[in-house]
Amino acid sequence: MKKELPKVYEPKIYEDQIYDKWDKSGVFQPDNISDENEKYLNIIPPPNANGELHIGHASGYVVMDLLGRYNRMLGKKVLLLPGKDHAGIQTQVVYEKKIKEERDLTKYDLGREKFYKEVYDFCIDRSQYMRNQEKKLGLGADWSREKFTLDPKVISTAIETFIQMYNEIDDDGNRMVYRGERIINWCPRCESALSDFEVEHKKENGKLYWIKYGPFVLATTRPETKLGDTAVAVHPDDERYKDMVGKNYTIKGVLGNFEIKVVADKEVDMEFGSGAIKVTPAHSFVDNEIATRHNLPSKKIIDESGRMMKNCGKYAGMTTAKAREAIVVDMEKMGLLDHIDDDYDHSIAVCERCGYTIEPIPSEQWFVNVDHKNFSLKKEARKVVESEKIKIYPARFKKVMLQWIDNVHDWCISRQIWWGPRIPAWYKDGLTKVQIDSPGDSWKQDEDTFDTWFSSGQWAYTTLDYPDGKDFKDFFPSDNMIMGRDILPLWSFRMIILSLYRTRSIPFKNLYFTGLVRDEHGKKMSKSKGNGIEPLEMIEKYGTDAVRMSLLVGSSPGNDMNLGEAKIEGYRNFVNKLWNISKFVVTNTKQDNLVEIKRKDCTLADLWILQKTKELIDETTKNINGYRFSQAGESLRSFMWEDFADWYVEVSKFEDNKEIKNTILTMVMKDLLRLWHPFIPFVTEAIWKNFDDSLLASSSWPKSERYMKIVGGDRETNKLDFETIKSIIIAIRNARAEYRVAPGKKIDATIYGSKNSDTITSQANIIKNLRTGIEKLDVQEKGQKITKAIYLSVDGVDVYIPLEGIVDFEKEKKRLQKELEKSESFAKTIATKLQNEKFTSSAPKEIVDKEKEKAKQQEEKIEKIQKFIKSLG
RNA sequence: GGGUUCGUAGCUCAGGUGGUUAGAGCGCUACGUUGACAUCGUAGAGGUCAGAGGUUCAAGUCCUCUCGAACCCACCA
Repeated sequence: MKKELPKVYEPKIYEDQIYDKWDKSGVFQPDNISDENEKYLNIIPPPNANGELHIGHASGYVVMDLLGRYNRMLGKKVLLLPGKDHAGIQTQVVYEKKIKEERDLTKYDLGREKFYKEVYDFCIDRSQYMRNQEKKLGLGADWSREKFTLDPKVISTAIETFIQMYNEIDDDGNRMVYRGERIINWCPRCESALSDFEVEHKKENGKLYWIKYGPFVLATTRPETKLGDTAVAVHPDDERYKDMVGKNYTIKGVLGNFEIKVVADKEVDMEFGSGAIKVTPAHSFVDNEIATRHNLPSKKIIDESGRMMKNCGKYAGMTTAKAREAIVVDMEKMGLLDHIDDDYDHSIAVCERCGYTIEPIPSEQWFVNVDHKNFSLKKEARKVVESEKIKIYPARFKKVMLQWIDNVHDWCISRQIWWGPRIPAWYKDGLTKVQIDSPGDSWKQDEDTFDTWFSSGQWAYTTLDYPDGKDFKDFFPSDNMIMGRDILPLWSFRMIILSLYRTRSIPFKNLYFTGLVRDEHGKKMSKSKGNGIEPLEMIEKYGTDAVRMSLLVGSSPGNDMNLGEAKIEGYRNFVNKLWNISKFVVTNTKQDNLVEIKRKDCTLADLWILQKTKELIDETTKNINGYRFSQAGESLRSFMWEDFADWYVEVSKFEDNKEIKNTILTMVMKDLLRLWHPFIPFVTEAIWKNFDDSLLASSSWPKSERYMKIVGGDRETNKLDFETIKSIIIAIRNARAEYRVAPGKKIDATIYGSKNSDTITSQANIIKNLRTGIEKLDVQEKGQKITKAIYLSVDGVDVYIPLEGIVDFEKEKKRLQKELEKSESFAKTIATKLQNEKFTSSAPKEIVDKEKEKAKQQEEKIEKIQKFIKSLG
């Protein structure tokens, strides 16, 4: 029965329907595979459940899905575990903005409980939307196991870790998590503490104020912090201030006089300003360190809303920015201002989530000691990374990871936001208890919630029902963890330390980083610039497979990728090409008449394509195992388009061994579909249906042994003979084009094939039919000189095309002369190499032999061309 | 100040452990509606692999330096 396929592949018709089939078949659920099979786990980084997927998410997903499908085809029990992240601060910011815009409300209008519930519902709604996006991308995840960071079991496991750490006490009585007052990054807009990782530094052009400060003149960008000064610091080697160190001075200020001490500290840069700096211990990290070293008092003047506190007199209640203006005006009046530099570049810290300027303030927070005596998180993490118990791809990120590990400070894990799990600490009459449930009446729970990374950092095992769940026992640790390189410090590092502590095991064996996706000119994609590529929009326009290819091919691991719509369009064409190749195969083969293929029944082209397929399978397997997806895709593409479509399919139209052709076309096509499937699952599945009733997604990875058995071991012969025929055909086409032989015009040709003449004779039909336009082909071993013709020397074979009347032999002479020169110069470089004794003695024999072979070929070619030129007169 | 990446054809990029005359896609030129495909086919032009040294029989690939671009961390008082 002949099947009909439309000539253009329309993804929209097939994709949803195919995904549905996969989903219903249970192919993504590991429970359908026997426990005896090797396990494979990839936990999918949970996207923040407050928006939608962008192209960056997609670039990670396609890698995870590729590896998942590949391992599934290898017969493994594969689990791709999906989930969503509640994303503490970010979601709270998003939702606050939303209620402000839509209802003109603040979170206080709703109250903590109602706010929490609304955000929860919002996240559940977004999760549903995002899950559909994930399916659109073809992600073969087990949705029955999907997790949310706020699922009760996930939370309780994460909280238990906190309690365990609290109870981890060393000999000196230090706990692994502790509460203490420290100067921390404070976002006045979010009204919460932030970790170092949640702070970004932004360049700003501002003013540098030079103020008169008792006996000093010193430069500052923040004159308002003068109200909290307790010292002036200078460098110990600074001759200018040597005599003043250790002394106290009374300084005139806008709120009256105050006392400061002069201290010497090597942190001070003598080159900056006047070499003397004012020290505000409560509102600067560096000043705080100086204060600690010199035992200086600290005076807090800025509160949690970013305003000046009551102790700031008439400035109380002003924001820091307002206070700065006011103080500068007053200082000017009082003659305390020396001068102002108007054009001063410096950088300011801003909240990563809302962009508001960070105020460093002292605050009571919960911290994780990352270098605890009982179990040093950083040292243990270093060990597993250093020893490559966790392998990192690409390798250079190992160094980056080690740097992060070495520089990490105690981790502030409490946040003063509402959205997230509460910290399980209870207070009463100055007592503290850390436990899940309330210790009893009148105990008050800590108002703070956990840093979102404290829960997502435990994702590697909380998702598997640690510690008793079957999934944990079966699958943990993950085989692959794949994420964008931008969240290395935020997430991968946290997962490593928390997993090491809680499970005493690495969370994953391989850690693979993708680069960031930029626009086609390397600019960061952003909504405001309008240069973003929306995955759904592209899928709608070009199909999922095209989007997947554009993310997988033409980029390298860990490096950023530039992506424009044109690239996606190109892969749309590519997908269509595959469709049409299969259309040819489907309509020209019979699935019910497959025969056993024996070497003796095969033509040159048959052996050639079988050999090539064998190599393709080996190469693709090797490349995927080495995470070289771009290379795998590239070799698949060139096989499919060039070897299979341009040559083998064309040849198959003109060779008579129909049963063999029928079988080889089917066999190679099916294996090609299998090899392609992890890259472009939809179109391959759609085509597969025409060959097989089962699902391609549940079929197996091709084996090259099958091809080895047919073609035998002599790979070079299998390929070379047909390659020679190819070269002859290309040379003839080339000559036709060069001499503008009209497309329809038939020509004759004579070939002197020497030792290849039998082979060429057997392929005469192919040479004639593959767009060479040859009418009469005369093949001989050798013969008398032919002069009035175009002469082509191909792989030691002489091809003559008599074109008297069409060809200008003066021009032909010039063409050959040029070719001769090329050959001669090439021959010369080889000769120099071979004359070099060091080369012949040091290089491997096969390399030298290859060079010798090349030299021989060139010499022959040169001789033949010379002779022919001579014959032209 | 510490670190990373990149610089290969007009554009966007590939080129594991050094080894054919350096590749692809798009674009370009000239032909072409051949019975899977014009989302196509045939042929072609286009590169001193940023520059300079070095290691080696052999360097786009390894080392050093220079120039240019991007990014991360720290500092920015």
